[in-house]
Amino acid sequence: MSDANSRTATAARDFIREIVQADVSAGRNGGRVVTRFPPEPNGYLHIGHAKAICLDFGIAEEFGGTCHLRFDDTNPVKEDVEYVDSIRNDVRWLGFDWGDHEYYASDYYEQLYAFAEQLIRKGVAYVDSLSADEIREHRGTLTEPGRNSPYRDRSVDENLDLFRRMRAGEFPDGAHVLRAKIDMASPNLNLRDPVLYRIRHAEHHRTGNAWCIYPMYDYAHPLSDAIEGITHSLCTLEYEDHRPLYDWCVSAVGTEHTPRQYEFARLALNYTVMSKRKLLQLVEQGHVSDWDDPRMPTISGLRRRGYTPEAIRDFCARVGVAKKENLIDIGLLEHCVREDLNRRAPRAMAVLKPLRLVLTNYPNGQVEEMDVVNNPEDPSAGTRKVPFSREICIERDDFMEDPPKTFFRLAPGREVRLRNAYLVTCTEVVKDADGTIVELRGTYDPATRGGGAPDGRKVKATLHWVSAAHAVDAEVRLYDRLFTVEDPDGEANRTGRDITSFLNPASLEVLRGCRVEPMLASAGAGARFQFERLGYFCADADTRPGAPVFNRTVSLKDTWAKIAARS
RNA sequence: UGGGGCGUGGCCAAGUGGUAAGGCGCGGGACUUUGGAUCCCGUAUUCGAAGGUUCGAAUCCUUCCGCCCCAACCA
Repeated sequence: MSDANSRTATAARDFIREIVQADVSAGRNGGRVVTRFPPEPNGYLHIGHAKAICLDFGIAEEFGGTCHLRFDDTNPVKEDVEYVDSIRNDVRWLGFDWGDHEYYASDYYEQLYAFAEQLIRKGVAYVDSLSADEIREHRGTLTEPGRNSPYRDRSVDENLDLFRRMRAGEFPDGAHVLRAKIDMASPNLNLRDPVLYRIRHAEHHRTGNAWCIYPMYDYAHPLSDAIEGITHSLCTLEYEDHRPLYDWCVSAVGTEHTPRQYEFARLALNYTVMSKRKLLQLVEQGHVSDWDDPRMPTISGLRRRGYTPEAIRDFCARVGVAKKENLIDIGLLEHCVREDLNRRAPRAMAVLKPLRLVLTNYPNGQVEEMDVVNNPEDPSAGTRKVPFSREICIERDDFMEDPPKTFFRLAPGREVRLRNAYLVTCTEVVKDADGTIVELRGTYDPATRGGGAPDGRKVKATLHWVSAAHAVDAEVRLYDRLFTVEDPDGEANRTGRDITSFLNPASLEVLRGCRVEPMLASAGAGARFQFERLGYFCADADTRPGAPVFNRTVSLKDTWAKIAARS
């Protein structure tokens, strides 16, 4: 972990930490703490995964243990190396280091297979030849017990023979499965002879065509944990019902290590969809540019949007870890981003919708280099020079010809401050034939260089600006929430309704012809700035020569909007 | 309806028998060359509900109510 990327989030006390603490204190597992983050490489990581990552790695770090990165690649038809690469990249970017502990469930296929033969010999696993439909039918319902398969009592020899032939590729997909022999009448459906192995003649992204039978999650996961010596296997609430099966597998095989599973509530955010299936749909149907589209809730999307790993970690620490289903307000995430960026992002001046202001009493051809503080929140960030001249650009929205009482910015006859420059007064409004304002004329007070008034007079507003002749052209992309504003309850995330019906048509606004201060022309991809009152922006990776592109990360807390809404 | 979980302010979340932490949000004030930031102050007589035990309960007992998950050869 690099210094700049070190953990800032303070781990909150939570029930998981209490459990681990108790285990360590009691000397269980020889005092070791080993966790794992086990994604299936079937999509990109999103903000919901960040919570699990912070917890898994955080627990290990806090107790001096290790956290493994294990790819749960047991279903070849859904997985791809593109996903494993992105996952490794995203976990690293978030600031976590798994060292040499990168594993794959597929690394254990041979051992898992041997364990399965062992279970068959023990008489607690059997080859079933029922079809998928028949198995479902035999499983019973929530209130009715299931029925035993007619193949349940095959001999050990027959089971062994069949299972070996399954591996050898003698049967087509679906012909047989290996099942655990537990209890078809169990009130817990997961224990009604769960499937352990199925036949899948599919190429695996790592093992190629070496296998045509693949273990199920419920079998592979606990045993992979046991193989790696995981002590605390943390997962989300929906696996609570699987815990008895988890324990059954570990004890049936009789492994050296006996990992334990603990469950916590997954992260849910309003206005945000986390379902990988739905996110994949958005990518495939072209509703977004890719998994890293800045509107996506993926780690890579948030990164491109300008979110920092520190902010995301801080957010994860603040939401806490509990068993209650939650729906976190997206505002908390945005708060964490603002707080972090306010402290670290250098200020810069940019004008999104330029309006020319000519200072008629400013000497023609004169250029001054104004000294500007890079970040008032951080004195060590230093200063820079910003050119000032007779013609400058201000934000169109910062001027109103006929302002309401609550508008403090520029208006005819009114004096405001140009940040770090001068106090200026608007003296004339120039319009075209249609009555559209095309230019403003005004005067500046030479005695106020830097923005301070020697006579102590006050102005009610300070505007950002850019010298018309020196500013560089830029494209600015304003992002809004991808999912509708009518979704405060996270409905889009739960519904079975087509996700595209929740898309916000105004989620992206591209502004061209923006004018930014010269320094920004060379902003490297990923560089973050606060464009003064406009908010936080991130130089995009696809910046074109001559016209840098900036993505708006998040706006500043907009008190002005609140005041305006009230009146 | 069978099983497994969960219910503390608008959103999270501590608390596990001794009289409701904290964060976000919200309201008010101070300060201010970002209507930002920062700094103060305020914001649950009450812990899903009703009974009960106790000197004392969010914490223990009983009943009820509500919400989530489970019937893939997905993870």
